[in-house]
Amino acid sequence: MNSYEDEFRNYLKENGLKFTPERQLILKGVFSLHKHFDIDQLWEKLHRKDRRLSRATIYRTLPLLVECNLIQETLRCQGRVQYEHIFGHEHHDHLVCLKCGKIIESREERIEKLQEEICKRYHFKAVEHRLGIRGYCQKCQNKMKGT
Amino acid sequence: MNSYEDEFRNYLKENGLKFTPERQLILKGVFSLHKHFDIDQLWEKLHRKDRRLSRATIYRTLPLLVECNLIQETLRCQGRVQYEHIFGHEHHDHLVCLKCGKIIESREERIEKLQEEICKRYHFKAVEHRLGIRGYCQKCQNKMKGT
DNA sequence: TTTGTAATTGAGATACAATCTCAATTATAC
DNA sequence: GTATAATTGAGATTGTATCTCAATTACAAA
Ligand SMILES: [Mn+2]
Ligand SMILES: [Mn+2]
Ligand SMILES: [Zn+2]
Ligand SMILES: [Zn+2]
Repeated sequence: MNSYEDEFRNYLKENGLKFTPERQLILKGVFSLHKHFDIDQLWEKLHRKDRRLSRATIYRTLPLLVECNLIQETLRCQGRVQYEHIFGHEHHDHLVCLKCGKIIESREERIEKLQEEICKRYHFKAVEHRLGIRGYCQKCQNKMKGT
Repeated sequence: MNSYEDEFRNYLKENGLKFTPERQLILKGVFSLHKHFDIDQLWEKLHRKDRRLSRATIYRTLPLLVECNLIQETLRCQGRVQYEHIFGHEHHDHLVCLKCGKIIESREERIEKLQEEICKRYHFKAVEHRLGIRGYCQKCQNKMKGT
């Protein structure tokens, strides 16, 4: 079992890319955040450690991390792409509260199976799939009743 | 069973909004397109009939059509939001080919049921859900083998 | 039908995430 | 160490989407 850093180093080497201090910083940042994040949140966190780190470098690095399956695009909230690290985590679906923004994660094996079935039916080779349910969490439902 | 125009007129009236010629044109345009479309494609089509029609009016009208469940945001392709009309159509999921852009539509009752089950489990009140599978269609798989 | 009024429109300005440019810097293989 | 191609930061640029505002218009009430 490789570490995420090994995975990234291997990916970079295989593609003739360099393991720079900036990329290392971003990699560590991504795996130290244990929730969904967008690029600006990540930049804000990392910029404190390295005042020179540019947003452009993050924009350039995250697609690399997606490419080698360390992180994943999850949702788009308020026009911003959200990411989460997935290395060492199971795939899961997301329930997003439209009021408070709360995200519930759920894994349902039977849905995964059915998706595979659908792909077979259409001779479709899936690379990625995303199930997002938008609505209202329990708390927000109660608040709305109270009004 | 109301027509989509009745639906829209009622929605507008209920909200103190006006049924303008522009909105009528956009409504008809949306229901004469029998595939997924983005705002620019719609504008290009409608602009021929009414040279004055502004993109801004389309940007302003589509959210109204979403609000009254006549159309739906489906996917985001190349940074553009894609819509489709849903009035009179069953809900379905989308398989998108990353190479040629082909979209396969699929309805799987069992997945729908499981989604409801998940929502119950978390006391979550769903408003909308979207399942998107990205990958390669059969044709594109064959092309890639040939290379 | 006429009138009053708030909603709507088009054109252009603006916002803003994401991408690109380019000269200076740097990781890595030899 | 050297050579070289990749990488970086800063700022410019792109392109979708939103906003502004004066002029227009739908529509309800008279
Ligand atoms: Mn998640
Ligand atoms: Mn569809
Ligand atoms: Zn909530
Ligand atoms: Zn294809």
